[in-house]
Amino acid sequence: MFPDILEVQEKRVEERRLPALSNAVEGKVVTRFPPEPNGYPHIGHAKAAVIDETYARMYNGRLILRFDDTNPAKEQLDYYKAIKDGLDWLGVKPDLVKNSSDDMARFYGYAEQMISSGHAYACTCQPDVVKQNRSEGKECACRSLSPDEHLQRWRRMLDAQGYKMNEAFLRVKGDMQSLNTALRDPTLFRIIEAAHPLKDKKYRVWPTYDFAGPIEDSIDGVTHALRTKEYELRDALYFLILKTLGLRLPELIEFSRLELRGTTVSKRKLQPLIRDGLVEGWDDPRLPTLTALRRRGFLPEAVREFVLSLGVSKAESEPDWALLESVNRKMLDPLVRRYFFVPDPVRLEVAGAPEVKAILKLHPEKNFGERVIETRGAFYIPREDAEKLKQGDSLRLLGLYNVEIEHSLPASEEGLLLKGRYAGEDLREGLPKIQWVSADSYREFTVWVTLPLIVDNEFNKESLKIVKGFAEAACGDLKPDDKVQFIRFGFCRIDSPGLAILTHR
RNA sequence: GCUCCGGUGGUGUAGCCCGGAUAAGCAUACCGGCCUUUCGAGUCGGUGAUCGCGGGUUCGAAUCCCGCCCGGAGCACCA
Repeated sequence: MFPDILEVQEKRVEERRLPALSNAVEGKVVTRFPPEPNGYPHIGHAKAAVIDETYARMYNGRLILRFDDTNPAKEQLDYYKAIKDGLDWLGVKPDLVKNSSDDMARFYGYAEQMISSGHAYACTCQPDVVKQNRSEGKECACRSLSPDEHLQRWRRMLDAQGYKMNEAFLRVKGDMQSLNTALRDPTLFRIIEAAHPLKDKKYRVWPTYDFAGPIEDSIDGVTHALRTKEYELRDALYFLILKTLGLRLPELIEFSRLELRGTTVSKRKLQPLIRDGLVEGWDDPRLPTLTALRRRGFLPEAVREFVLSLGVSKAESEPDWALLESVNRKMLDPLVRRYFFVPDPVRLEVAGAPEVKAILKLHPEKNFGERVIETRGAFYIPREDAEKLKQGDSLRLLGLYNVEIEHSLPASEEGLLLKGRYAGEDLREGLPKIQWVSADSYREFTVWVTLPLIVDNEFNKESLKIVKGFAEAACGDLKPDDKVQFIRFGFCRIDSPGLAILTHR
């Protein structure tokens, strides 16, 4: 009884970890995650999606996944799928999936409504003139033409025989003198003739984010629209459009963008790395894409917990991977089996060693069973440890016995062999405890160790370290996607037979 | 340049809206003890922030007001 109550209370704390939403009604909250299908989802998307979902669940509301695909020049079919896959992996389950491009007819209807009521106008000025006028706060001649004239121009925009790209734009009548430059008659629609991945050539006039976003939020019943804070100046525009159209106003909430130290989520910076083959692809474990995080061995639950720990604050920050790693490590620790992996192996021969079957538990606390390794006095141990041992030193082979060093590694030569003598099984304080593989049974294994991708704003050529070594024979049975801890080395995910990726220490 | 938004220990975050409990909680990182399958986890303890700076209001300010400094964003036919 009593423990049950405690448990329930704990869970509640867990779920309510985000600050309360203003004007939120239990059961009525609707949030939305609106990615543009123009790239692979990364940890920044995860932050937004998880916050959106968490709020929806906190209030027993609904989450909408909306593809903001109103720029056919940028969207690609593959990315719709990549984003869905990323969310699946994260465990974000939208209650509704839709595309902005499905609502083109409504956008056109609202456009005409704004033109007719004199709140929008079709501008045929040259783009550089528009830019100039904006910076000087000047209105152009188009602005004062009659709504009828603008309706005609609008039709010529829609007509394939009419205006061409860049010849006309539908702009909102905002305030050309406003100190908030987002209000200086921004573009609502422009002509883009590229084929759309879902709609092909059906439309040639496409709404901008500024127009489509608020309308979609409003007509979809979104009560709380969250976005990153670079949109903050556009809040006024968002509400202006909805008020002009007489549509319901959602609450708008902004939070800071996620920037992880030592990497970048910028497509502009990532694309060249992939194009030039500096990284393996979008799932290269050095990248912050979701597919890369998965491949590196992060658990989706850890990613979720990590991004939630950052909260919805607008403060700029640059969290360290160590924060994510710590969460992941805690989750992985009770789940994964322990094995011995010897990086950069050096042979150790032990004189007078008995033949011993080492029985090693697969987990120090959990009942995961054990593996048995037959030993006959010949081992491999990590070079790094071997180099620290001097003649007369002792070490303990983990789970086996003690060894006294008789001949240490030659300092200058290759130093391939270390010789020692059996020194009993008793536990002695202060001995270095070292993992090993038997010289009679081991598998060659490679481990990829990732280091910061970006250093001083440039690609770090040393960002991937390839460590070769020997793993104990049992590791030959590991399957791709298995996660293990190589003792004294770190947590790893098996990528393919004989290849592991270090998730973190 | 103009406008807006930020600024709490190395890092992340809570507290700030509705000023008061020991002048700051938690996590991470770091250091040390315990634990002998670990340089992990767990556990115990420790170092570390005069809350960007300077004024003001107040009996009392991280919290309110003013000025300044620093950082970020916007000034797109991209979201």
